[in-house]
Amino acid sequence: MRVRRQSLQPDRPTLRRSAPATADIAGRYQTRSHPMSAQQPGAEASSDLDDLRYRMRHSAAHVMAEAVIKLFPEAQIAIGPPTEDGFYYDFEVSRPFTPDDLEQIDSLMRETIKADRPFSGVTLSRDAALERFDDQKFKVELITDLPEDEEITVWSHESWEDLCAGRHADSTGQIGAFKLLSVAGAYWRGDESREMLQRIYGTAWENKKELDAYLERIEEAERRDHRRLGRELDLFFFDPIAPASPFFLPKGTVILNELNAYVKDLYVKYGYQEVTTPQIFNTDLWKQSGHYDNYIENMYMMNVDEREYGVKPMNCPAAAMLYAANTHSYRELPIRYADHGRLHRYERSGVTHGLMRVRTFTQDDAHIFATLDQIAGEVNSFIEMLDEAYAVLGFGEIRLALSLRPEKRVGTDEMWDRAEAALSEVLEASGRQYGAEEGEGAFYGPKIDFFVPDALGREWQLGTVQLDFSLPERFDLEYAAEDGSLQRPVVIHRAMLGSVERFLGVLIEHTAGALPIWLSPVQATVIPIADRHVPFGEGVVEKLRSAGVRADVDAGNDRMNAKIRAAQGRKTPYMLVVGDREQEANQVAVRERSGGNLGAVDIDDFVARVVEEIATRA
RNA sequence: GCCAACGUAGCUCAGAGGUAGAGCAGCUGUUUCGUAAACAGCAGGUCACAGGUUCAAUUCCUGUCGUUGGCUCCA
Repeated sequence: MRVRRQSLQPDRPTLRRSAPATADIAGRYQTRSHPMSAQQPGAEASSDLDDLRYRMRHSAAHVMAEAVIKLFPEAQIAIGPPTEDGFYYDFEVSRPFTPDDLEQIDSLMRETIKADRPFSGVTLSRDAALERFDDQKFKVELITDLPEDEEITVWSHESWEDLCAGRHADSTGQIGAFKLLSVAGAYWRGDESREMLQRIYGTAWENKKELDAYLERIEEAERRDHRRLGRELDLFFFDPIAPASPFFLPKGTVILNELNAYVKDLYVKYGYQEVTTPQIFNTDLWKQSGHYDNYIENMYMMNVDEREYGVKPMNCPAAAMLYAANTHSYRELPIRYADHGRLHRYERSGVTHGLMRVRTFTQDDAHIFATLDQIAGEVNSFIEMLDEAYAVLGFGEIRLALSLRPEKRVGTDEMWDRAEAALSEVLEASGRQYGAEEGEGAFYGPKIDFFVPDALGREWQLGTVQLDFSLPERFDLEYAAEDGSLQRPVVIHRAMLGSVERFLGVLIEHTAGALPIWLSPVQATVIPIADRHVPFGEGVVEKLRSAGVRADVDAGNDRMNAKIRAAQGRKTPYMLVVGDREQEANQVAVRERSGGNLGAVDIDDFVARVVEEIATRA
């Protein structure tokens, strides 16, 4: 499956996409370990199979390019690597591909595969290669950019040859079952300022059974799409009147509130103080923070009484102001200010996506003001808290990335050395896997991001912890050190859920909407068998509500079977059937969302059981 | 922002140059039922918005807005 990585900085959601398995022109197979990606079962992911899939997908890309050139002789071909679940190839063509084109390309490919042409590779000199591809400008550019000593190879399957460092199938017949999936625009070399190419995505598997299984996984993922479930479960919706801004219905709001309440419980345990800050600030603040210069395009600005204001896109400057409102001693540090303020960012059209990337959202955001020596302890404590919460929420597939200093940055090298060392020491000590990514840090400091995949395997950044040297400078933050000197604290931005909206989106896709009971908008629904049982059912609801359980009664005149079906559709954890027998014995017949029938239980026993489950966030 | 597709009832969709249809949901009535869909009826739409072509546009064209899939971006 295609994998995207989306990062959410404490002040902003970010998305980076990279093909998980890509081959550059030299054919180097670059992959990253994705222990979490929702892929095929691990059992069949033997390295031999991976190798076969890599080679046949890479070969399928070549075969596809050949077909495209047959249909579009003038096409300029770019690159066509295998991906984690298939392949793509980029072309520059006179007009975009249509579904009809794809069908023709598909049948030409099948002919080539049937012909079972063997693959072979040859090494060429630079000049020979340039001559061979002199009518293909992208290939010429690739060859020209190759290092002098790079070996240049051409791979062919008789009827077609392509600049490529290879690893191909033995012959085209080895390409198993494939399917062309979609056409999409993509920039040449991923550069917004270069040509917009037409990319055809395909998937390929060793046999039809695997292909069908893959397509079935995609369909299943679509059934778990949080946008669809959000509608079906009456959690939230979107309206063009407020683009990319969710309206949360009562049920969705219950979930958000429960998530926030949980985070705030953890704040007590981990020593945070919650603060509340304004929504709109005079632009002087954004000029001081640097956001005015760098991010005004993404801010909502307004003029009132001839003064300019900006709606906050992040909480950091307000946190800095809170800190600066008093003098501080080293004895007070670290200070941890949590701020779940509402943020607004004008995201460019085309980048928004359901709850995952929106224009208004909240973060479980906090800023820690600390000494350099306290960094490791604070980061450690944060990761501990995150682990605790993600375990409760059932997120097992987390990828950690340590993002190191970018070229454009603030702060001295010595500070970066210390900060990066602090983060990697924490990670090493934790013994967990992580990838170090050069140049991916924020301009103000290095960070650790926590990625979790959605139903389609697209990764989204949820948690993050970032060190910041810039903010304390810009706001002239200080503390009195032990020796009486004034020192600069470091700021640690951290968000555990990240954007609460995005977190909910990922959570819905992980659970297919069947949220744990403590997060369920309705925790138990009473199903009277006949009208005469409704009053008794209402009494049951009253008892549950008195105990703090969100319960309702389905008093409609549907049959019991239909009510159960409806409640299953709403993913209600418990269905309590009440009829003559239950009323007689003051019991409820308990049915679980999973289908289990627990039989008749005394009402008080059931209440106690549910209250316990909710309290322990089981 | 870029490439492309799409926008018809609350939801999922069908439809055609002559002012619209289904299923589900909703409402009403009948039924009062034992663990995943009782039956019948009713109601519900300026066919996203704005221009244009045409005797006639929801249908064709253009633009705008929105959404979807990618690309790029993401303090």
